[in-house]
Amino acid sequence: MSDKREHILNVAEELFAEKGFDGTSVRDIAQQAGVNLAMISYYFGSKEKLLESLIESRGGYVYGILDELNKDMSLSPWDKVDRLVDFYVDRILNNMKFHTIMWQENSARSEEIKRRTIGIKLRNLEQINKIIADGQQKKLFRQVDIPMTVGTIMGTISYYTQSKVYSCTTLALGEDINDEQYRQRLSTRLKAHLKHLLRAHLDIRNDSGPMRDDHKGH
Amino acid sequence: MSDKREHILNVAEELFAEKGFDGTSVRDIAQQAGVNLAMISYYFGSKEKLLESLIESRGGYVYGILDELNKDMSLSPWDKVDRLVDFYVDRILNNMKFHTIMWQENSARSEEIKRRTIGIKLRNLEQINKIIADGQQKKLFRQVDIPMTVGTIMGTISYYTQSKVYSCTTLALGEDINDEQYRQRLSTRLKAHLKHLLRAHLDIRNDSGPMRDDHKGH
DNA sequence: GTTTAATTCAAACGTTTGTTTAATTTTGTG
DNA sequence: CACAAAATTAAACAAACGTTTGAATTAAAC
Repeated sequence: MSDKREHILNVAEELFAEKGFDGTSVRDIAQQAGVNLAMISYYFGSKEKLLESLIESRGGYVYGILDELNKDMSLSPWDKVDRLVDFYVDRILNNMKFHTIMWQENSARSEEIKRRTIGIKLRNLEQINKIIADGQQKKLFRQVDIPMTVGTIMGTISYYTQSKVYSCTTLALGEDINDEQYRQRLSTRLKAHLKHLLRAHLDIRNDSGPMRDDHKGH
Repeated sequence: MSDKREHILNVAEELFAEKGFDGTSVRDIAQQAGVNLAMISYYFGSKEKLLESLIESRGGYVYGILDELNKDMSLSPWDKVDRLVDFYVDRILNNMKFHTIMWQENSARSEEIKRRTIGIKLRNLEQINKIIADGQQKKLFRQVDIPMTVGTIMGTISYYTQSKVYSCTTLALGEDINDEQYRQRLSTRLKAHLKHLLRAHLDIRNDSGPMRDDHKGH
């Protein structure tokens, strides 16, 4: 793949994440990338196909990692959950821009793009499903709602990658922190929270039936 | 407030949620609302101010509810957490369109709009913060990371309101379910999951220090 | 060195965008 | 009814949009 083509993809990723697909013009991309306007049609065919190329080139990576993690027989389900959290927090925080696109471009006009993003998400979900189901089968994890648990992991991370201003304010990270410090502190905080949360949520020893009557009343 | 003005707001809410702010043209809104194109500028001044009006008119409601819940001295912290979950799931699922806008228009060009949406979120966060801090002070809740816990609640709900197709597939709700059934089943599932999750996460009796060494190794 | 293909470019294409205009109709008031 | 204010309209505005064109330039192949 050509250097220039890849460069355009990187610039487009940045701009789409920052201003949205519709909010980014082909002229914006061309100017920011330092290439002629017509080159985008020349390389990708159209603006929409550019986005498809972007999703295709970035989306395949995660599945491979999860698949590898799953196949590693030397790790306990608890280890895998911890590594899963580490991986996803790092992955999303280091690819915040692409993740923002995947997240918000459900509302893209193209059905083809919707289809692809959902397809990628479903494939990845399947891998996480295996990890938790394995822990349940080994009587380490409770019979939790697996897809909902995955939603909690992804949702929590996503929630804190939507707006730097909001995150910095609520997490008291300081207003004018630089991007690297921001990512570092957010990463630490997210990993610790999610690991605690999942331990409490999954641990079979915390199981005391679907309802706890001693919580009712006061 | 005029009927027609309110009608335009409702139509705009629908279209913005469905196709995004940039993806929706003023002509789209005018046609769908059955009003003349110029009426939008006449009533709201501009497309951007229309969005500001929309956020303003919808955003104030939640704070009032949370404030009321907080002031109710007859409820225990556990009761309040349960009611919080019920309220937020219902609120977001019944206003999915507006919520989608609030969620994705962080990337709106206008700084004014960003400022307002973050302001609304911060005000609401403060109320939830009070509920959990109260439970901690009464020695019912562990010393969890409160903003992160709020992020988990909001993030989990948001994760499952981004795409109906994805939700229906992963949650096995059936592909061609109608919107009312979809909302109903998603609501039940989300509430049950979040309540279980928060019980395990918050309950002080599950506390065994920040790390559990017995989970390490295999 | 010549020929062929791939790349780059400025310019222009036809649409669509948000907004404004100025004329017209409707509404409310004395 | 008369008059002023408010509401509504079709038409037009300039600007921005994604895409295409055809000539100019560079690179590759023989």
